[in-house]
Amino acid sequence: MLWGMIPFWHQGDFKKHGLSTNNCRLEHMMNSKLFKGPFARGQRCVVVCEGFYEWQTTKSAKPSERPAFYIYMPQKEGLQMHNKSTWQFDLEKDNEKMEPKVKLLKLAGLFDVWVDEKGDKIYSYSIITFESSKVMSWLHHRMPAVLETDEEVAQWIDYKKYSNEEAMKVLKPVAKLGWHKVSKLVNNSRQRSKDCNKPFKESSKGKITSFLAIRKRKEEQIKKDLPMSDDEIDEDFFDEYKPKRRRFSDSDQE
DNA sequence: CCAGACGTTGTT
DNA sequence: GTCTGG
DNA sequence: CCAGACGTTGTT
DNA sequence: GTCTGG
Repeated sequence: MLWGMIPFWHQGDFKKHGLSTNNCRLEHMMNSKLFKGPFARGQRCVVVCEGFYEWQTTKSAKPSERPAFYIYMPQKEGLQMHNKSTWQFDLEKDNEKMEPKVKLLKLAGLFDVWVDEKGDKIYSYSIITFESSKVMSWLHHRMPAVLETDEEVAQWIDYKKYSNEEAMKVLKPVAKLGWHKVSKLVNNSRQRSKDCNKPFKESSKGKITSFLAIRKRKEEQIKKDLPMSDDEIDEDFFDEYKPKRRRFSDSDQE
């Protein structure tokens, strides 16, 4: 499904729709021309994800200088969201269920189905947001609706069993979240590096300053599939990983 | 009635 | 400065 | 939100 | 599709 709900009545290329419908303000949902229909029809969905990024809005900082954070569900001691090798199955306890130890975020959303000229269905969704509780207000004034229990998930997604009114009751601020600061690597939305969610520390203490030394270390760690430690992450290093400039339109290619 | 919007993030 | 793509 | 584009002449 | 502004 695409992030950014495309209403079924949308005219023209769905790709031109943009991300303006990526979120649905809960305060507006019931009287919104865009969202009231999908909600009334029970088009509720759950967006399962490892985490999301948010920039801290500080009045002094320029937009590009705003600190970026990775946000996720609180995890057990020792489990690192940025290091999948710590997500292993607990074979003794969960052998039958085969559930990973990692807790994923489950965000409440609304979806719609758009049909193109060929009759192909395009599914897309919006994530519901509301004013931040103190869990997130230190970082940002809006936060997504997080579903915490299986019961809440069922109540949101099972539109046959639960009324719209009952579903609304699960939309409340999450009790607790996990988070850590990340580098500016994530500022470019075209970036696809797995390093986007690695912890970042600004302390220059023990920082490796030579780019070649950092790259060598990095290559070794990739080979061994080891995580980067905080002190080894350097913003200058990440500059090298920035994506290439895009081409213009196809007609400009020789 | 018809035309045009339908939304959010953010900012001051 | 302002708009688009992600 | 942030990053990056923002354009025309002409040619094959 | 449905609502608002003119």
